[in-house]
Amino acid sequence: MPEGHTIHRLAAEHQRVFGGRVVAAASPQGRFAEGAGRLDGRVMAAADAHGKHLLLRFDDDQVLHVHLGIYGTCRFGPVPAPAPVGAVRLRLTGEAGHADLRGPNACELLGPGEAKALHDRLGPDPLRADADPDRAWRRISRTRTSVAVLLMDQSVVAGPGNIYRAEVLYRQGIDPRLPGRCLARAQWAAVWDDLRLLMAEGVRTGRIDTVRPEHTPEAMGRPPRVDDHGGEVYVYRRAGQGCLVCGTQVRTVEVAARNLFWCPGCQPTAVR
DNA sequence: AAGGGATGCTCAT
DNA sequence: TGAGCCTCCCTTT
Repeated sequence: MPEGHTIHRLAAEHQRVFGGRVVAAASPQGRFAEGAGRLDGRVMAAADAHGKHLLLRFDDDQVLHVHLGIYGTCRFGPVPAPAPVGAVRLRLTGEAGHADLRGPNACELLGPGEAKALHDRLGPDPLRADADPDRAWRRISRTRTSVAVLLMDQSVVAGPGNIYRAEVLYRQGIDPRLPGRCLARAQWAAVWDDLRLLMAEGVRTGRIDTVRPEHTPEAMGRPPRVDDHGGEVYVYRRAGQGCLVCGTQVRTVEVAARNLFWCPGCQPTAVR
């Protein structure tokens, strides 16, 4: 589930439900018992997201840092909250609702200095107003590492995951295997702007839709199609199928333990 | 009912 | 490079 847009939605929901309110904290599963004990009864001051990291600041300036990883989930429900089901690492309960966190990669308390260090090690997040895309460009423009790997490196850009990576490179016509230093500055600017656009829409809708109106099956005179991850995309998980635009077979290859998808027809290798 | 894959990342080797 | 995390959802049986 979680690419950056999901975490920004979660931050907004935490703010809406718990912002400025006293919360009860408990760790029914037990693995965060000590941290929950320290949070219990405090006021949640502010919820924030940077990339895929959720940061909840409490009134004693402790910051709860949550990273869902590939398994983690966070679900909200009403109060009074029912008895927790399964391995709930952390349950927060306030007067307006409760939230259950399961299977997170990280759930820990950070001091203010540690929270700053976390922000500092993350690259610019297209969903954050304070993001500086030039910081990413400095890394990208100097390395032989492929843009496919760079876009998944959270210290380069924070927030995009495997779907946004594949889709933004498709939309910009860039071969994912292109070395960062072979990317033109204007191409990076276009990728950044498109990530901002796509991810902001993802925050609004809660899904990842990347297909332009002129390429929808309806516009192309083809039968309607539903991707199995709840959004409309060009290449993600469409290996072996024909490209929606040019018909070329979508290719896939495993890169750094992740499946990469692209269309060789629409994303030709640039000759530079 | 059982099994596999996943939108992520860290750590050990 | 591979294991581990240890949930959810989809597919297969």
